[in-house]
Amino acid sequence: MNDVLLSGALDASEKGRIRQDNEAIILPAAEQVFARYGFRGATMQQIADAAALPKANLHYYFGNKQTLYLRVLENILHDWLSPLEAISARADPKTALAEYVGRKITFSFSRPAASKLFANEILQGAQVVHPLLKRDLRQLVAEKAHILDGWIAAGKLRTLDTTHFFFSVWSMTQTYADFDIQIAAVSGEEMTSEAAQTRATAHVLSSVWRICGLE
Amino acid sequence: MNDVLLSGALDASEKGRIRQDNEAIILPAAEQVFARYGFRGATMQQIADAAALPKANLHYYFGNKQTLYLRVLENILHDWLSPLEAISARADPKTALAEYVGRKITFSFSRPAASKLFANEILQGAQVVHPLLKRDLRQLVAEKAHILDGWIAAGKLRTLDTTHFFFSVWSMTQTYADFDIQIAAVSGEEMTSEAAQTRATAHVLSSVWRICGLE
DNA sequence: GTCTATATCTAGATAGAC
DNA sequence: GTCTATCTAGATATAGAC
Repeated sequence: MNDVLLSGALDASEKGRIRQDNEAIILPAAEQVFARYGFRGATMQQIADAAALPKANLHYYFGNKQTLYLRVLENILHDWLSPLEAISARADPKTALAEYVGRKITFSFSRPAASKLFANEILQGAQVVHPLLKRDLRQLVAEKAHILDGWIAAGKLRTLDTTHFFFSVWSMTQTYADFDIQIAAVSGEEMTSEAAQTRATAHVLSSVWRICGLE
Repeated sequence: MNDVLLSGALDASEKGRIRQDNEAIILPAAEQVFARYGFRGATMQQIADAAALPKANLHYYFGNKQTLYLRVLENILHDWLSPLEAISARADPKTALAEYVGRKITFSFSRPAASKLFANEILQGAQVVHPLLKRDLRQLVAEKAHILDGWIAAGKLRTLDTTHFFFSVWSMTQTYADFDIQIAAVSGEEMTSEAAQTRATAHVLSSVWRICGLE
C-alpha cells in the first residue's frame, strides 16, 4: 500500500518542495492576470486557468485573493526599486545615469507585466503600497536627489529639479511597458525586437543626458 | 388631474431636458469610478452611488455597462488629442512646444480622472480604443513627427527620434495625473496648489526644450 | 496535497408598480 | 421618467472525498 498516495501524507521536505514548485507556477500566472485587470478586475478563475490548476488550489496555497496579490506585489517591488542603486555619490554622473536608465528600461522590456501591475496598483489608489511609497521610497528618492544636487553644485550637471527629474525618468522608461500597446499601434512595430529596444533605449538615454546637460 | 405625474408622459423637449440633465450627472460619476477601477473592476452600483441615483436609472439611460463606458471614453478622447493642434509647420518651434506641453500638463492637472481612465484603458489591453490608436492616432503622430523632422532638417532642433519624442512627452506630462498618488507621497506635497503645478510645468517644459536643444 | 461539488455573496440587467 | 424587487450569472471561498 502506498500511504503517501492514499493519505496525502508527505514528509516535511517533500511538502516544502511541492509547495515551492506550485507557488512558482501560480505567482507568475497571477502577475499576468493582475497586471491586465487590476486587483478587482482579476478573477481567481482566470489565474487558475493561466496556471493550469484548479481554482481551489490557489486558495489552498495562498488562502485568499488579497494575500496572493500581496505576494505578487512583494516580488515586484524589489526589482522596481533596485535600479536606483546605480546612483551613488562616488560614481561618474554620465555613467551612473546610463546604468540607471538602462536598468529601468530593461525592466520594462523584460517584465512588462510586473510594471503594469505596479502601474495598476498606483493608478487604482495605491491601497497596498502607499505606506511604502510615503516612507521608504520618499526617503530613497530624497537621498538620490541629494546626490544629484551635489553634482549640480559641483558643476557636473546643469541646474534642474532633481525630485521631478525622477518622476520624468520613471515615466519615460515605464511607458514602454505600461503603454506598450499604444506604442506598438502608433509606431507600427512591436517593441519586442532587439533593434527596436535598442532604439528606444538610445532615445531615452540621450533625452536624459540632454536634460542633465551631459550631451 | 396631473397626467404628467401619473403616467410619466412628458413632451419631447422636456424628456430631452431631463435626459440631458441626468446624463450630465451620471457621466462624470462614471468617469471617476472607471478611472479608479478600470472597466471590469468598476461596478454599476458604485457609479450609481457616486451619481446619487438608483442603479436601474443607469440602465435606463445607457442600456448597459459597456455603452456607458464607451460614452465616457468618447468624451475623453477629444480632449486627450487636441493639444497636438499646437504643433503646426508654420509655428515657432519653441513656442509650439511650450503650448503643447502646457496643454498636456494642464489636462493632467484639471482632469486627472480622465487621464487615469485613458491609462487604464491602454494598460488593460486597449480593447475599445485600439482601432482608433492604430489608425487615427498613428496617422496624426506621423504628421506631427514629420513637422518636427522638418524643423530638425532646418537646423531649428537638435537631432532626435521624433516619434519616440511623443512617447516621452505623453509620459512625462500624464504621469502627474496617472501617478499623482506616488508623486504626492514622494514629493511630500499634493500637486493641487498653483505653485506646485507651476513648478512641475516648468520642469517638464525645460526638459522638453533641452531634449530638443532649445535651451 | 488534489480537486469536485457547493455554499454564499455580489455583479449586471430587467420587470413592473408608481 | 423613477425605483423597488428580483432574475441569473459569475465571483470568492470552503467542504470533504480521494
